[in-house]
Amino acid sequence: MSPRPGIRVPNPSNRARGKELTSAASPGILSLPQDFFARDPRRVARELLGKILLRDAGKLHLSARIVEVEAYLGANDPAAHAAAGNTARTSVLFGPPGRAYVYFIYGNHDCLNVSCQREGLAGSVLFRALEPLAGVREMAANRGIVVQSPRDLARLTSGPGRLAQAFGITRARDNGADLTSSVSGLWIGDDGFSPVTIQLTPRIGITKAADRSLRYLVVGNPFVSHSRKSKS
DNA sequence: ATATCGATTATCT
DNA sequence: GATAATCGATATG
Repeated sequence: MSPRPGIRVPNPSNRARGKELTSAASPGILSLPQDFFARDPRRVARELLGKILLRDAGKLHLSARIVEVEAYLGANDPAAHAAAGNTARTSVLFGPPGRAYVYFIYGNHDCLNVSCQREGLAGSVLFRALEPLAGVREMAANRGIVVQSPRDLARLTSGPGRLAQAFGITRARDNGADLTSSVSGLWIGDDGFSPVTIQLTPRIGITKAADRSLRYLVVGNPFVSHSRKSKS
C-alpha cells in the first residue's frame, strides 16, 4: 500500500529527533532543527559537512552540498566578528541559533554564516564552499559567468563570496533569516549523506588567531576553496 | 604554478 | 582614517 502521489508520509524516527518535514519542492530532505545549531560551533561545523544549503523562492530552487566551513567561536576568538561585542552589525550572532548572519566585506562581497550556541552567547559557522546539486544554470546567471569547463563549475560556489552570490544571498534579503525552516526561503537540509573523509586546517584570510585549526573540509572535493597562500 | 594588486564600502578607532 | 572571515585580473616562473 504505497501512498498516493503528492501525499507526504511523516517518518516517525525523524520526528522523534525533532526534525521537520519540509516543502514539496524538496522531497526527502529534512530541515535541521534549531537544536542542531545550539552547540559548540566546532561541532556544528564538522557536522554541517555533507548537509545541503537550499534556496526556495517561488519558482526558483537551488541546492548545493556543504563541503567547506569554518568555525568562529565568539567572544574568546579574536578573529570572530562577535569579539567586538553585540553591535548593529553582529546582533544576529547574539540571537537564537540557526539564523543567517550575512556580512559585507572588502566593499564587494556578502558572506553567509549560521549562528550557533544560544541567545547572548555568540558563535557561528562560515560557509566557504558548496558543491552544486540543482540550479546550476541559475547559479551561473547569478555569478555572471558561463560554465564551459569543470574549472568554471568550481568557480560558481568555491569561496564564501562566490557561493553567496550564486545563491543570491545579501544582507538586505537574508540577514537574520531562519535557516531551520524552508519558510524563510533559505534553509539547511539533510538527505542522510555523510562525507567520507574530513580534514581540519587553519582558517583562511584572517590575521588574528590565524594559527587555530578551525576550518573543516571534505578531502578531495573539487569545490573546496584554495588558500591564496600555502596549500592545504 | 605562485605572487601581487586594485576594487570598493560598512564598520570601528 | 584604517581595516577587512574576498575575488578577478595581471605578471612572472
